[in-house]
Amino acid sequence: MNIGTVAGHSGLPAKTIRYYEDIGLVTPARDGNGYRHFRERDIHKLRFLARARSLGFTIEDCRALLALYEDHSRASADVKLLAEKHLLEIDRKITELESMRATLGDLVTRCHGDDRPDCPILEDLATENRACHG
Amino acid sequence: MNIGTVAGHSGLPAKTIRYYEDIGLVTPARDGNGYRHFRERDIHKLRFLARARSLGFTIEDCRALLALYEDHSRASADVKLLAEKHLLEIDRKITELESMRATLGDLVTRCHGDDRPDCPILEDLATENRACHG
DNA sequence: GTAACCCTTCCAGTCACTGGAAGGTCAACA
DNA sequence: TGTTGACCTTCCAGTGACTGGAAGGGTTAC
Repeated sequence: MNIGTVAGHSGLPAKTIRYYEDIGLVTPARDGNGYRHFRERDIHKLRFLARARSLGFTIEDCRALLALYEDHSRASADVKLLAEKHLLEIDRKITELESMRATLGDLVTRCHGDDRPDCPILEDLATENRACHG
Repeated sequence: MNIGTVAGHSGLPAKTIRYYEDIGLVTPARDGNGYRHFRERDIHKLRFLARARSLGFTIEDCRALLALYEDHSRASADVKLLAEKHLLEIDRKITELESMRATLGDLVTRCHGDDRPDCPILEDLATENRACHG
């Protein structure tokens, strides 16, 4: 299979697949004309990567997960540890975003949004003393 | 005030302040020795930027917000529109992260995490047919 | 033959910094 | 006066995970 077809089957752009080869995540064979030749095993790997990336794992996590996947004597504890770390990171991000959401949502509600200049959003941003707001 | 002192007062690293000067967000004066000289107005701007960045606004949004802040004939509607767009973006990110959290949380719960190799996390990542899982 | 589309490599850009090298300046102290 | 150490300067390169585009070669269908 050529890269375009594989892109269709894996859900990854061709550019991304080339990039993954560059950084050693996949190593497709080559045809006589220099075109990449993807076997079932490569496509399987790429789908694995697409799925792991869609769950937010970093590329280096993906590399580790692939290695664990291919190591049939792995301990599931190692996989779980990696996933739990990532889960904590996701939770941290959610917490951070929800805090932003709360503050900004409040400010947006309080801004009347008309043609007059006074605006609680700008007032908040310009507030010198942070202590008087949560 | 020198950059180090301003860093302390604004909560921004000196490196970041230099970067903000580079991209034209602040334009501190210079002392005879070439050191940056920050006035009250610069420090105020930097705090404004620090606050806006902490609410997740992009640098370009910050630039626009600063311009609106300094334009005393602004319409609060313009500020509100910008903030609402950003709020939508925050909501999109939260939704995405919560979907990851749900899937990964479930997988982690189902993984026994011992020294045996079988692992629902890897099984999910390796699943060919995405349709049979939510 | 030729047009349209595929493939290749390589370089540069994204975003918002961050690290580090190489060198100049300043304040305190012996 | 010398020197130490903490500050400041500029400039260049790297981060993560791609993405866009140029320049050129290959393949397929009419």
